[in-house]
Amino acid sequence: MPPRPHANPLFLRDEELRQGIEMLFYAYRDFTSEPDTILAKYKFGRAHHRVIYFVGRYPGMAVSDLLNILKITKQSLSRVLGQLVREEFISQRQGTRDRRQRLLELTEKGRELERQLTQNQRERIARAYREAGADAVEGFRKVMLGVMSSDGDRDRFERSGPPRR
Amino acid sequence: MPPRPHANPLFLRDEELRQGIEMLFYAYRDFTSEPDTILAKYKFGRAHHRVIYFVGRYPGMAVSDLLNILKITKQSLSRVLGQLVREEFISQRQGTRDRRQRLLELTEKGRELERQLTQNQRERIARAYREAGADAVEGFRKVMLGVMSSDGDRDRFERSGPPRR
DNA sequence: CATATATGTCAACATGACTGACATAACTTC
DNA sequence: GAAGTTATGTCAGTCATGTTGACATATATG
Repeated sequence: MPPRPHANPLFLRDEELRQGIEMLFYAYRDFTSEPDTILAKYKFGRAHHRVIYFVGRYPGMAVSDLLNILKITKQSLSRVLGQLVREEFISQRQGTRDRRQRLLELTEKGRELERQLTQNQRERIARAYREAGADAVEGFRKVMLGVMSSDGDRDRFERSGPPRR
Repeated sequence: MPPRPHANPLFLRDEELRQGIEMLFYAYRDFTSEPDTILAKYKFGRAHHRVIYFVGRYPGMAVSDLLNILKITKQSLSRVLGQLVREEFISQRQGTRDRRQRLLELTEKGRELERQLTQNQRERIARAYREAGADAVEGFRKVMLGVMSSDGDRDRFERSGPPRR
């Protein structure tokens, strides 16, 4: 069912932008689908995945760091994080610099689940990168950075990486 | 809070793939945030947006077409679609080829809301495309197509577009 | 005629967001 | 050292959006 033709001279631009919108939808839908299935076996949802992922990514991060990344309320986070701590996927220790902080880490059990969930998404990205090629990956990165709202998030992706020729 | 260093020789590849995962998360989070705020004024959610968007994109589509795109159950769709029809954002008419079908279209009210919601996302994409440049956009498209699971979805994005030089 | 398809409906449930209010401990500032 | 701010947690209620399962109707197709 292709989109209907259109006489408007702005059509090409509008069509291109709509395709961008839709690509984000389809890609994200498929990107989350298989991890969701794995999570269901543990009676967890996508929110648990995000917490596990970022705690694995930044071991020793504080609760407030996680809130800044996820941009949800602490009450929302509290439910999933509480479950993950009680079921021993995540451990907490008091901060030394600031003893109010609870620093988060994956337990061995948590690392195991993280690997299982993330492997799936890593493979999907790896396949897409491989098929698209290195230049395409660079373009993908540029566009994705542009879609984000904040410089703070963009800064997470600074390229220390290969020198540009 | 940069990721901790790592001695594993696969680090660069793993780091690159993880950045891909995270870019999808941050971009999607920000991509949906402003439309969500607009929708809240109508007491609608993201699911309503998706329905309005795709009905606007493919006027006269059947319910089953929408289910194939959204990949949710008909019961889930029924709730939001029912609201949108009752509140006259979407109209239904019987199919002629197959009279069991209910063909969906936006009403004027629906088109108005669709414009409001989509304009926001179009502008975000337009800005990202403009800043990244044409080659980057082509790379972005390639990678996004690769992330999708099905050829059926990839086919929605066939380039009839500008002849390659 | 028999079967499959397109659609809808009712009910129950889980997840993950939200707001608002309140509490405690620890850090920072005057 | 008192006052204010920050980091975190908790209780309670609400809403949106997904799920499964069962059943119903009209229409199309073999």
